Amino acid sequence: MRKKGANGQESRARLLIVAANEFAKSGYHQTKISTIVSRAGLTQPSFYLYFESKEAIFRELMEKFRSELKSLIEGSRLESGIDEAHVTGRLLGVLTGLFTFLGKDPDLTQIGFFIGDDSVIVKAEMAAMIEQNLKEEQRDGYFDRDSDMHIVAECLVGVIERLTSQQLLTGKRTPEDLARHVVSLFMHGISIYPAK
Amino acid sequence: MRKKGANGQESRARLLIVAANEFAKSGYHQTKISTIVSRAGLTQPSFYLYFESKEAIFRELMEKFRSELKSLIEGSRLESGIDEAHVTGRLLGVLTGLFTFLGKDPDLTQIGFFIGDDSVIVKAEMAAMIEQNLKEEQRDGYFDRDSDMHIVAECLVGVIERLTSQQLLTGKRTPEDLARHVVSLFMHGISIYPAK
Amino acid sequence: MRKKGANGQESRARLLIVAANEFAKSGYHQTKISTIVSRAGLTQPSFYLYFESKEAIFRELMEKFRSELKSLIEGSRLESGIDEAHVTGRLLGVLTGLFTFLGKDPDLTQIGFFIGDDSVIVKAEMAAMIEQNLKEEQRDGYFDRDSDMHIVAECLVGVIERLTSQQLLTGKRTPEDLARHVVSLFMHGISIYPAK
Amino acid sequence: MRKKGANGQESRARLLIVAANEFAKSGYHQTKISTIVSRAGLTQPSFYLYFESKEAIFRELMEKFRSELKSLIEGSRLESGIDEAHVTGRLLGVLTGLFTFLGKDPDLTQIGFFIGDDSVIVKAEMAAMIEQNLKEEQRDGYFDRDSDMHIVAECLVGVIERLTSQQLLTGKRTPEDLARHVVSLFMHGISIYPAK
DNA sequence: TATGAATGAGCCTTCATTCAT
DNA sequence: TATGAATGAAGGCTCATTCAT
Repeated sequence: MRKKGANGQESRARLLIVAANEFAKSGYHQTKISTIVSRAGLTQPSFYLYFESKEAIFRELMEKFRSELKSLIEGSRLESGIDEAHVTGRLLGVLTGLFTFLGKDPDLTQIGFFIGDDSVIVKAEMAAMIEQNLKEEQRDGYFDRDSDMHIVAECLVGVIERLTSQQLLTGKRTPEDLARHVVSLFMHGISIYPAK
Repeated sequence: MRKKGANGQESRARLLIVAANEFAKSGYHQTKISTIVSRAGLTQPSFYLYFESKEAIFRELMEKFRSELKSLIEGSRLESGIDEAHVTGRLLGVLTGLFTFLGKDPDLTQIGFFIGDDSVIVKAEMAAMIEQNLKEEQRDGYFDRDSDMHIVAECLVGVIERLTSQQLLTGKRTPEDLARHVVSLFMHGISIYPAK
Repeated sequence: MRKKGANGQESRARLLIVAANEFAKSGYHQTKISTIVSRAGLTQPSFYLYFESKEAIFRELMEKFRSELKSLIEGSRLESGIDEAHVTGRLLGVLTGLFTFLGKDPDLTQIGFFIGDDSVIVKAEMAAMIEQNLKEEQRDGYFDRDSDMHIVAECLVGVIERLTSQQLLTGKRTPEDLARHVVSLFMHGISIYPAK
Repeated sequence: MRKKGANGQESRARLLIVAANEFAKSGYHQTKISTIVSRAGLTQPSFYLYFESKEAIFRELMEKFRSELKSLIEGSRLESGIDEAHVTGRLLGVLTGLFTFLGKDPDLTQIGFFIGDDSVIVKAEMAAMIEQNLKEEQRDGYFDRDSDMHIVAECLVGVIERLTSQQLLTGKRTPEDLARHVVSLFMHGISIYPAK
């Protein structure tokens, strides 16, 4: 009979899962290797069988998040829209996809989007990409010429951040729900009066 | 005999300033008492003359932020508006005041709004208050009945968070500027087409 | 089914060679079993198939050196000389043989003569034997009666040590060359004036 | 009443002494900080009050040895001799001084001359210096033109090494005694017959 | 008011060695 | 004959905190 987990890749996977959970819960420095291995049913030296260091396993998790996010984004590179409905629909699709991704693995999201040092880079890149897209569509006449798209993009990232941590990761709302509200807010605002 | 320039309250104040800066820069756990006292020109035992522990000085800074924020909010409790311009103006005023406050002492803002464990409570309270106000005005007919003010409030907090850290604390935008953009975005969105 | 090229004695031999090289290069404590087995193309448990412990393999190498050295010495036990040329020639022969032996397997020499704890015993024995021989020949009238053969023997060992590590093992000089210089130095010194 | 050793410099000095003794006895890697501090009547963290790391305290001891040795050598730079007695006397003086220095602080000698990685450099420098001096005097006609002074210098270093560790540090012989024997051996050898 | 000196508790990492297959 | 997986035991270093002056 095999000792439980006497399979290398299984142990490694278990360590990754537990580590992600601990990092997500307590942050990088507060997370102790001893806790990780103990929860994974191993002893400390075993950890170093699979990872070079505490930093290395954290980096691996961070990289996983970044590469998955990159895949998602590259997969959603669509052609420019041609009418308002299209533009709205596209934004809705992108946001739904993003929220779905962010909600899929809460621990990894917590790490990649909030805890890791690189999370600020991740979000900066996201903001830059959004800004660029918004500007194109603004140039094409779909958006208000007076809006400062740099700020709008930053706002959108802030909204995504907050809704992710408060609504999505807590299970209060679904990705679709959140996407719909965000699109509605960013397209028309909440005023009942016309702009200007 | 007095040690060189050593007035107790002065030392205490210096410690608070340096500590705020270190906490803001490196976070709670990465900040070392030894660094704080050294930058404040004191030795470690002196620290404990003024503060019970590392946690205590951090809590004091956190409390300072919370109480100042509370003052600000209570001071801006105005009567309900009576027309659209009034509502918009009120929101603009509140946001300008808030950004001004958040930009006044960057280290303290960093701590109270981002680093401290309580920052999530602070922001939750802020969200709750905003939600309540928005709902009142929605009931009074100033805002779109279809908007989910819980989500809108959360979005607003997310936007404030992000703009504070990326635009305000970095000195890229003024409080007034930010407030204007946020109001514009939240009132009318960026679409050129009317809602629905 | 045999593993690729895996004859037991072959593996054992490979381990000995690699171990000798690592011990010689890095010393006992700095040498890691993991390095040895890895360089020998094996895994850690295999090591324990052939050797009881790290200490055991080291001891085996040390013993090999000691026994080979013993053979050499016993083989050179010749009858006492009868004239000066003979005495000189005998010393030359012994030293040449010794340097040849010490230069034959540099890793083993490094271990047995410098690294192992027993190397001090080896050298002490060598010194004692030399002292005894010198004293005999001194009694027979070939050497200066005033020389303290205990010290002379120690000096000779020191010279052998240093020349071995600095000239022989580095390939700068041949055994014959070294032996010749040592004999010359120990027989007549470097002064141009006669003794006394 | 002062706690025993509640004086920083005293504690530091005690650590240095104990450390030197442990390093001399067990070598660098086998020496444990825990042993050092315990023998010095302190706890582990106190060690780091005075030294940056284990390596740092070792380096400090090594440097002490090197700088003292350097002082000794520079102090003994005398003008060239003018006759044989002078040359012999000079060599005798230098060796006596050297052995006296090497016997003064056995632990430090052990470290600087045998244990530290730099000890091989120390001895190489010593050999180079000796070689240079011998060559000068050889050129001036005091020494046999046929002797290879490079080898002679190496031999002298080997002799010093061995006599230091086996006779001097064990207390069996005095510096003067050793110096005399070495001079005698190197000047005239042990043969009763004239050279050639 | 201030500090020189010291420490308890803890964390990351390493290495020789073994178990089960 | 060989190995994938695992561990007991240790060691260096850090940090908030305190004692005695």
